[in-house]
Amino acid sequence: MAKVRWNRERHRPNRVMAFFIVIFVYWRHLMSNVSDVPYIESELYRIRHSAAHVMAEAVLAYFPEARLAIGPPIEDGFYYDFDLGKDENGKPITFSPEDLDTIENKMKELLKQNAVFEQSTKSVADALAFFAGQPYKQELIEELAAGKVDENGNPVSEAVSEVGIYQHRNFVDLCRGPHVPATRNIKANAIKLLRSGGAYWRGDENKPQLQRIYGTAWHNKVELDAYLKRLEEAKARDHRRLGKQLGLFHISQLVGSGLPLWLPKGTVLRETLEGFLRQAQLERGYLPVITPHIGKLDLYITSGHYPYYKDSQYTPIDVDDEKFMLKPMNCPHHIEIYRSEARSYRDLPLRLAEFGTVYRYEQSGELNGLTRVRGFTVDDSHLFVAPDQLEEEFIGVVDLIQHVFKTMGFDDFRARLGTNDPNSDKYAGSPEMWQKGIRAIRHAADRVGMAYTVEEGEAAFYGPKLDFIFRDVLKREWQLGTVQVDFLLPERFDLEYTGADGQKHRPVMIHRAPFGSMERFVGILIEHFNGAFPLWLSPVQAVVIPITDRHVEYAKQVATKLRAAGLRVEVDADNARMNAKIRNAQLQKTPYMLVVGDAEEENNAVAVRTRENENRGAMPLADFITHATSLVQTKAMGL
RNA sequence: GCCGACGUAGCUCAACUGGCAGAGCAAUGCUCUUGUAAAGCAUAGGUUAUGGGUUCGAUUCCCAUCGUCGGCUCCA
Repeated sequence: MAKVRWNRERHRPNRVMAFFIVIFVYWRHLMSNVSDVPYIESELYRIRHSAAHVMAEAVLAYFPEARLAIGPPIEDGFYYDFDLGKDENGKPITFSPEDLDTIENKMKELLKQNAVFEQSTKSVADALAFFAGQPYKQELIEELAAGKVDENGNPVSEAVSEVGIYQHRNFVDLCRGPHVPATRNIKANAIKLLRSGGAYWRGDENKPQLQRIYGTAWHNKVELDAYLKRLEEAKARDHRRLGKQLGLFHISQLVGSGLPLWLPKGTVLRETLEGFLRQAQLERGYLPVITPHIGKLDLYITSGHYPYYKDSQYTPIDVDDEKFMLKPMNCPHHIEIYRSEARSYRDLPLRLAEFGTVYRYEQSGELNGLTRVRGFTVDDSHLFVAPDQLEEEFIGVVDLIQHVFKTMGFDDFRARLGTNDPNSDKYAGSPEMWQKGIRAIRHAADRVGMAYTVEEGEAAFYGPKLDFIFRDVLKREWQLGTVQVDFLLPERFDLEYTGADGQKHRPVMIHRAPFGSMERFVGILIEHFNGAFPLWLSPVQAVVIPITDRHVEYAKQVATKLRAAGLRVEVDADNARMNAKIRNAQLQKTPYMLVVGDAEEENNAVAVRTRENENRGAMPLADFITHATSLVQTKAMGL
């Protein structure tokens, strides 16, 4: 199933892949009324697969020495990987942007000459001989013959003796199809090459780096144009762009990459979110704690973080004769709070919560605005529970996360159970622990009737987890909230409590974060709402606009009253015309513009305009305050 | 980290093959006192990311470093 195959990519917070997802899902939505065939069986899939072949044919016209790797259809298009060899200096030959234009034009020319896609098979031996000089194809054939993995790295059920071949004109490729009948089934004006870039053979950074070209292909030009327009729209709501325009955050080169500075407006937004969660946690019996940003290296050696994640932690800091780490996680610190006194079963469940800032080394090429940073704040909590409380507490956390998501207006989300990969050494603890954790999560999810998918290899190193994956208005998926069950750290730190029986018992830990990280969450919020946040989250909820200088005094009085009612207000007293002030407020996506002139001043009123271009006319100030404060209180989405 | 593109005023962008670095917006000052998406005039703003090199002369060509963007890889 295509759905499964692309799953890994779906969860990467990667912009371009996200775009692929957008279109794929949008397309499926469009087509859902027409037919329910899976993507892999659809005509669009065949068009894209065939377009990849034609692209390879076009590349060979200009780079006859190119060696072909793989060229599959993907969510909204296709790609093909090539090894173009090296130049005289020994540097890999790459595609220039001009090359893409040339190749695209060649493709269009080739598409117009109608060529039939013909399928055949070759024995493994014949195929190896035929693809002599194509080492990547040979490797694929050998792996198929050995019954290992197919071209997408998926396990093959059994060894094959024959491989599929597709040919059109002189272009022959190892391929199991399916394809469109002939090149005329691909419209030349419905394809476009989008970008090129390096890509490791088989996705392995220890293997050669190939040159990948991404393209997109659709049934017709209308669909292509709609897709390109969608890409533009997504670009316009990029949180990095909006963050700058709306004055939410700034990344200074002098402070450092991946270390965002929160500007006043961004801080108001973030603190509002934090305040909301603090309140929700207070109601659920969480206890606040605060811990420092560094801790001794030994702490992380004890916890096991250091050996497992050495590569993504900063080098220890030498202080006197000891080494300290910038904390990569909050749990060890919270564990030390648990251990600060003798615990009894009466203390449990103990729910310690902190907006804890952590630092992780991310490779420079991975940084991205607020969604991928090197220092970020987790809305963290660790629940220390007795084994028989585990399920109940887990359900409580799931309930909290659902509450948070629903309040944000996030209706479209799903859950994913991440389990360990038994073949990987990435995971600590005994198989029994893992089974116990997974069983507890499944049981809890079943009890609350929560559907989830299971993905092997998506667990934390210390235990299985349930992730909440949110789909934004552009239908992109983001992993946000997470709940993790942990039997390991309590053991590593030898945690215990005295039970009613007077004996020592070991607690279980639950790690959880509804937002995930404040940085990423705000980044996603910006894009989801396109910067037009619900009133309760808007950094500036209303701007008072005096029509002339003589109305500034009244405008200030209005602002004072609004502030007294708890609203965030600005007065635009600039020497500018009202129209310009309205325009500015619109561009800042300020929810309400309150225009005040002679008429309003006389009647103690404000003329209400919304960012939705709705002019509601004059209204008594008291009425506006009642209206706005009630919307804030209920965290309403509308204005 | 790897491959590629790029880095000019606070922001968005110009400057043909090397020949005195420019515009709009924003900022500041003045005039206008305005009724629902941009009033007018003026002023100021730059070691063209940083450091080397080639050249009579470098924003432009070359090298290195840093950073941004797009891919890849990674992501507790």
